[in-house]
Amino acid sequence: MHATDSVPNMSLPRNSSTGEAFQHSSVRMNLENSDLWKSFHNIGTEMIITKHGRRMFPHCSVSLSGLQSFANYVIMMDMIPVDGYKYKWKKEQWEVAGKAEPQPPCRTYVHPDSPAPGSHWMKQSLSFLKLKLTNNTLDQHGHIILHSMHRYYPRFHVVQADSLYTVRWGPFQTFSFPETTFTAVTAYQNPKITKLKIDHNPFAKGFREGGTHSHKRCRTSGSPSAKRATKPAPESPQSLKRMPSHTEKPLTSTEQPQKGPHLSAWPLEQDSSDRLHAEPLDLEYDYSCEEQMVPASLPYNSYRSVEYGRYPYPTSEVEPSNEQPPVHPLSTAEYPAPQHPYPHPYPYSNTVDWSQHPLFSYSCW
DNA sequence: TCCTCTAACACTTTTGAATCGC
DNA sequence: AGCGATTCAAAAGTGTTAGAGG
Repeated sequence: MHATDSVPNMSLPRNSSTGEAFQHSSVRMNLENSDLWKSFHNIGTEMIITKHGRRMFPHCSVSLSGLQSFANYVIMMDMIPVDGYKYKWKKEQWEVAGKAEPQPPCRTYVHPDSPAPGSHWMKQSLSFLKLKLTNNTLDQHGHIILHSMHRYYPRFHVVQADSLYTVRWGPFQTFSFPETTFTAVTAYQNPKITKLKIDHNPFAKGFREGGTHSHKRCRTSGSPSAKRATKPAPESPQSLKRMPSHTEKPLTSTEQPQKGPHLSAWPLEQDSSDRLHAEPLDLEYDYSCEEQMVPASLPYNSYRSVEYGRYPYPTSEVEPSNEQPPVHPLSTAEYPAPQHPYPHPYPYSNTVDWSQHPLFSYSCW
């Protein structure tokens, strides 16, 4: 499995009264299963969110290097909206459906091993397998709350702190990976995503081999769902529409959306991590049809992350219009967001910075 | 009518306690 | 008694899909 390096910003760290910030400039984070992420990213990753919480697939797994062996660190992860839009799946592609809903309560997932010394974090990769996503804004289980049909990317924080209580004052560094951008959904929209998940996710083995068991499933007449099942599922138009199929007509370049932001395919050409990791993906499927939908390569700039508080997003200025690209949640007046022809799924680089400023003044634990 | 969300389903994998053998 | 390997049931997690609701 190849890893995607998240290279720290080479700009000098801010002055630190302790001087510690300078010692962290060599910290690096790698995305462990980046090939798998890219496979999904090529199609347009979708993550199921449910009321009771659903794990991510692919899940986030990263490795760290450059930490101080004996210093304690807390590793955290949160989800950041990619843009100020809500989306809908229409005619086999994503389209803008309007402005984003007001942000749900922002939560941060703390890696269960935290706090732990740098040697521990560097010994093996960190898995965020157990993190769950929910659309329940009243969730009491600590799951990360997202809006369905909105787009997010995970962000990782490495904070030097001896306990969870001192995290807010510890120097921190933030990383993100462009290929981990996803659309939160309550039911899969793109059948290609479904197929890819079934082929890679062991829990979905029951749905493998070209068709689902639900086709063969014989619901008992006494079961609640059997009472609901008044129509034969396999032949229904909806089931045909949703069913992954090898014979599905591939999208052509003429089927590309012609207006506004579209997300049917997120090209690797836009991915800065490819510059670090450029070998071709060993994919089981041919997604060349999606690559035809790729817009021109876009610049990929680095930005400094600023964590002083909840970023002003979404704002009233963010309109679902091509004329006003979304503002990067981490952007500042000093480092404004880039101007892109599309609301780019990842209009910034893996953002890193060390700061002496309090972290996550808005987070809930 | 369209779109989104929910709950129940069948199935697989994971987890952890109990048991066994050395 | 202690340790590691094995077994097995329960729990957890998966995508599917009909129906509800806006």
